[in-house]
Amino acid sequence: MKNITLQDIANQLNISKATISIVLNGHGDEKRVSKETQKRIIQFTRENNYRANHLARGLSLGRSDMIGLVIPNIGDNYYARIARRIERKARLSGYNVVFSSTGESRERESELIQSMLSRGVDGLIIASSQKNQEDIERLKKSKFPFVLIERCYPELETNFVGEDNEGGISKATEHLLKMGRKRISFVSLKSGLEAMRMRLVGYQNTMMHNGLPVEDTFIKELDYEYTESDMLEVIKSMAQSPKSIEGIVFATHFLAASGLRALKKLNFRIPLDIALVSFGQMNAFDLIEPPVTSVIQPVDELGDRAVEILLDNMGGEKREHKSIILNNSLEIRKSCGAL
Amino acid sequence: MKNITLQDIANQLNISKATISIVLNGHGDEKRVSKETQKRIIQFTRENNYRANHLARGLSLGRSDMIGLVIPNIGDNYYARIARRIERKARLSGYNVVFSSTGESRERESELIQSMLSRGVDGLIIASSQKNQEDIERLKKSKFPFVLIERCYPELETNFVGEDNEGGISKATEHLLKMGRKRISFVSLKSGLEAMRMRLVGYQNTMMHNGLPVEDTFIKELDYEYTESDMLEVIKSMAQSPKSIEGIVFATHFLAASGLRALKKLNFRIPLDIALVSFGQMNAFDLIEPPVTSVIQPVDELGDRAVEILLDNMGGEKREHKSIILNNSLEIRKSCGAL
DNA sequence: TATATTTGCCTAACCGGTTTGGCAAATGAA
DNA sequence: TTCATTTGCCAAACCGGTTAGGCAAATATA
Repeated sequence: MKNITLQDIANQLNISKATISIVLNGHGDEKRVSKETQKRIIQFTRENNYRANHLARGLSLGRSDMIGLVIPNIGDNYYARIARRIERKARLSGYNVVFSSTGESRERESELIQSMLSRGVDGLIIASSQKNQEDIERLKKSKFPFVLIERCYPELETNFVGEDNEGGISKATEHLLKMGRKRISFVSLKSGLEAMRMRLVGYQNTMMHNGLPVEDTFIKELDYEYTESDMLEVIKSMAQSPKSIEGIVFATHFLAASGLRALKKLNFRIPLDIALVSFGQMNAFDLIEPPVTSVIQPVDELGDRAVEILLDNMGGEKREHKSIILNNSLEIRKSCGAL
Repeated sequence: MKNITLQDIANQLNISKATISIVLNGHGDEKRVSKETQKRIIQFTRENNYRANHLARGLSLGRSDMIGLVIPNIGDNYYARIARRIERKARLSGYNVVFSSTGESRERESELIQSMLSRGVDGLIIASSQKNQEDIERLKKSKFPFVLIERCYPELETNFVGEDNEGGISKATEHLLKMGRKRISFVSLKSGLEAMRMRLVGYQNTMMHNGLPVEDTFIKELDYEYTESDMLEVIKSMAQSPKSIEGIVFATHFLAASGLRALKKLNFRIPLDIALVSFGQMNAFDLIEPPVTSVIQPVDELGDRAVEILLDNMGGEKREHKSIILNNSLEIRKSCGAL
């Protein structure tokens, strides 16, 4: 591949490396390089398709123009969409994005963050496993620019862009109530994630504010690696209890999807027997019969804001932490009853 | 952040940079550094959590341990899943992945490839827009290691991992035929993509081999930025023609999804009035009523093989080009008729 | 004409690693 | 005791950029 280097140009043009570097970085005028010399340099680099070696540049400048993205799983549509936005916005400011999936593992997350740092990324955007307070704290102490997304450490004051988990679930639950359901259950994940906790809180508060009992048997938290049959059991147990449920709020789109599979397998009629809402959506939720009401997550804005805050932090010296909670909206469809 | 450097260690330990570098790279024995010195170095780096600066390392070594991934859109579930695999496999060999989305634009693709090269990536995996033969050819000439995925340039002999587009569509079409449908249409994208061409060929050949006429009016190619109403028109025109269709093969999962929307809006009964198959799947295709029969694309294997070939190329000197066509399978569901 | 200022560019150090060649001390052989 | 080897480590160049400081020639000022 052997790319052309500054030295090559210097030799060809009989101009020093320094001058060329100065001109190419646009400091030609301020450093008083004659117009003519500038022209010669520019032209030569154009003709020979010169592209600076980013490694050398980065080493010298102490920055890499790269942003690191650490997420649980790029294969998950939710993170993929965020990643797309982040990449897009970052590119517009001249940054490339390196990404890594942690698979929710603390060790890997820690390792990946270290690896990114030694790579010299200029900033990090992290959807943490939330089991890694240590590293995040270290980042914070070292004043390294980073933004947490989706997953935050409540005890740590950091930059953060998340969404209104409590409010979203509230909207969902309220809607079920409005449609006449009272015995509503909440199916979530046993994850230790703050987002999940807030969703649970949202459910509980909404029920209480509406004067409805929050029964323990109506709150189900599945294991992270739950199987379809686990879900089947959960649905069965709630639907066949003496006071059977009339509605379910699913805390994630994956849960909603497997919940639907279970409900269909058990021959429940939706929404007649059981109505349901999903927090988060899937591409084909509108095609399911009945179409699934879901909380629409503000992925695009989330990605955009994360990059904005990060760039801001990477640039200036101001060190207040920005925490942004984005609104989500409810896309109402028939899975909760007639419209 | 100010990371600790080799020089820092050298100062602390009163050992030269060179020796430390040698030890840390595991050449201590062969370069006859005493066990004791080695131990001192190792211990110090452990205690002080030393991490080599990848930029410096890369500059010196002429490699970056990074792989560039250039795809149309990381937000698309298909590419996201491939990316996940690629990242996973690359990580296991010590590589990180930088990605960029081209949005199918030739200019951006070209720009991104250049940017990756100047970043010093050691290899590239590209799902090309197929409008950029020039750059790919240049890569090839310069013997830079790269692998094309999904999208290939038929005129260029390069490393390539794709799937059996023709065979996949054949399986899909055959299945519709087996279910008793004869008047089958093919809905695809006007894209100029080789994959799309092969899918069309697969459809045409299957029809011909079964002694069925391939009518022009049954082949529809929508614009890349088609709207729901475009799709509505397409379906309407085919279903209301004097010889109305009995089945549709959709060339992509997105087409299938919007096709379904149109079919539902027009009150067609699936599969009674019209049966359908999708090339490629969506997460919730099994939840739709009726569940959608689809060609399952070998994304995991595709990602794995691409990385394998790339690593192979980056390592050795052998320069034969590997072209792999992966098999896909048909997931049969009710959208084609009773099982 | 002598001195001050400006113009235009270059030299050299630096970023933080890797690697080649070699030197001094320790050990072995004669 | 003398010379040859081996052992253990280091100095310095290099990768390809950036940048502070400086120098000579050209021009301006007195």
